[in-house]
Amino acid sequence: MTASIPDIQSVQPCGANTEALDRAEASCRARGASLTAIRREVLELLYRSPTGVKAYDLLARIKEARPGASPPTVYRALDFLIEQGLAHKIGRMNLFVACRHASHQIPSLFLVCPKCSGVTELQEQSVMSALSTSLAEAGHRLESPEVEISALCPKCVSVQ
Amino acid sequence: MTASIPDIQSVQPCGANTEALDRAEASCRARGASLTAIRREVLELLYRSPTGVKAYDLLARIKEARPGASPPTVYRALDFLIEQGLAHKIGRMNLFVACRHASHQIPSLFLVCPKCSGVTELQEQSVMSALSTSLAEAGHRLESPEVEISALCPKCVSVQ
DNA sequence: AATGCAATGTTATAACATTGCATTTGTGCC
DNA sequence: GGCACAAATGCAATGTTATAACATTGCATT
Ligand SMILES: [Zn+2]
Ligand SMILES: [Zn+2]
Ligand SMILES: [Zn+2]
Ligand SMILES: [Zn+2]
Repeated sequence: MTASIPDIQSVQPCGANTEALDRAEASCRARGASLTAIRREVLELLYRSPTGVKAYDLLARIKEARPGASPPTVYRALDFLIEQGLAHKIGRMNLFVACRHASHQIPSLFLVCPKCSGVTELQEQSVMSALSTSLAEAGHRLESPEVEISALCPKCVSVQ
Repeated sequence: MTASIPDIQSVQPCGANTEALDRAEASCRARGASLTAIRREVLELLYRSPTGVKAYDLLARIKEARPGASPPTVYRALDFLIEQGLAHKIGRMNLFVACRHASHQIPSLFLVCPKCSGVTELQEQSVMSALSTSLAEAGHRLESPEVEISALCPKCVSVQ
């Protein structure tokens, strides 16, 4: 008998990120981890929320397909995705976003707009090298692939 | 009648930050705001916690002197202090720290150590100008005086 | 069949933060 | 002093975010 659990893909029209999901799945497998159905569904929801999404909103949407889902369901999936470098958490907003980059050899800047809460992920080699040099001089060492910054987005800059 | 509320100063020996508190009070007054007793006590606790403190730990300590204190008591004080530039919130850790700087014409870097959770506030003109230039090129504008970064502190770097 | 193990399910609770409204306190004015 | 007004505080309830603790499932190995 073929599975007929109504999957999240079928609820919404599109699926332009099937490719990205497949790539993510492959890269997990390459590291010996597995992008299970739940994790894949969470990642897909992240892909559909370019400006980030809150854990409990995620939970609400996951519940449409999996009524039994609970907070640990989504937090575990998010932890996994973050470990695998497929997602990031924006601390100050309790917001989760999919990573748009292939790898994090260069750390990313996350520009969080204080007006509209939009999140933009930016990779800037020059800034990052200046940063890690300064930190090194002060005896610190850059550790995470994420640097959060409050910055007005272009839209909000032009409005005001 | 003179006030004789047991104030927090008298509980602990020292008071080396009376100066800083007085300066803070003056700068509030200069802006037409007032550093009331509660706010001053919270700020003092922040001064005594160089690596940051959680809101509910703060609450517990405030309660020693003011048994009636409740979450809004400390969150309101923290909001005030942050507005006045006297404190910062470290989003990813839900940690509050006193600001060590006289003013925020230059935004600060907050180095949050992922090992020991210590927080160091650093002002680096060169990094910050590189940063705001790059952001401007991308159409964004640096907005807040706070940039959080995960970076191992010198102590944790040397240990491992 | 028994064991091991990763993932998931389930329930409860911890930890963090805000809202709404009543009361008190401070401040300028008469 | 007495009054009006705004700012600050007290207080209870609630909202939001995250984890702890324990049970179960499914599949691979012995
Ligand atoms: Zn990324
Ligand atoms: Zn914006
Ligand atoms: Zn500061
Ligand atoms: Zn450290």
